Amino acid sequence: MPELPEVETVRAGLQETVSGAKVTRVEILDSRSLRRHPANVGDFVETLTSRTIQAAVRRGKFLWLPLNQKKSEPQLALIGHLGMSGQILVRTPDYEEDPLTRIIVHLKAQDGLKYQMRFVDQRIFGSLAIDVMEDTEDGNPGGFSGEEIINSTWLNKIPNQVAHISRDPLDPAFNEEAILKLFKKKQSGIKRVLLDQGVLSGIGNIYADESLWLAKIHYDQPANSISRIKAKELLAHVTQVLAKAVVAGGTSFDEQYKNINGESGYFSISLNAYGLTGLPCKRCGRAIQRDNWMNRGSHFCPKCQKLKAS
DNA sequence: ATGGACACCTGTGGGC
DNA sequence: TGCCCACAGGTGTCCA
Repeated sequence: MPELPEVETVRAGLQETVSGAKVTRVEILDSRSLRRHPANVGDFVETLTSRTIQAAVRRGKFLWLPLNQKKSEPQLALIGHLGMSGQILVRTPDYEEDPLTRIIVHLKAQDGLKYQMRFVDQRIFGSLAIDVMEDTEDGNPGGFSGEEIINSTWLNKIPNQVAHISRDPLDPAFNEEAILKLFKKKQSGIKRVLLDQGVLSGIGNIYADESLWLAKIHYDQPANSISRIKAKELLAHVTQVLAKAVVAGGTSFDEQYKNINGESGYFSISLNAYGLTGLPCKRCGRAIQRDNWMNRGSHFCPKCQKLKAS
């Protein structure tokens, strides 16, 4: 999937184009893309139709569009997760069909112009859903939404199905101390911990491998065996890699990953480990190794990233 | 708690 | 050309 930077690119685009727009019609072309919706397809269509989108908010790899609230109803949001291959495209109605479109949300913007927000997804691991928002546990904003709307009151709420996702490193309320303490309690390998969205969110396989390469840590190094200094260094690399990729518009290094206009971003962040199996490590020259790990791949330099006895 | 397997899906590219 | 296998950036659940 898109990891945090790709999702943030989509969020920023949606904030710009669809906030304030009203839903005029909803087309479900493949109901499997509503997997995460708690009720049935009819409920999704009925609830969403005629609503106005308030903004675009994100936490980790989840994004959501708070909807206007009707009296005597809880605050609702349209939640999107892109899974491994999802895209959200905003098109004019006459724009050519996008292959693999699963859901079309027809919109009328405040200026009267019509748009279609198209949810495109090859593998259908992603989905749209509508869910209730609840107050955040700590009263801090529920997600990162860019400076422009960070003070809005509804940011003190988070959708139910995102509540178990921890804050990401780009969240203004991200608590580094709390993460360092959690590391000390975990004997799992550090990469497993980095990918645990309940510990900190937004990191996927690419940025985990890249951050660990930068910090020279083996993916299976028990989290609690890493010194505080070294762990802080790792988190700094994580934050920096994510932030750089956000600026670059996501690491869209193939056709799959696109912004809301369907453009693949320039791949201006060069990778050092991910997908570079067999190529020389840019630090020491040793061939990058790919291990089968957790039903996927882990890329690392066997010389720079040795497993240390603990 | 923790690690592993697997389910959910489609598409692409390499080897034979 | 076709066929089979490996592989793809995620998440959730069930089981030892």
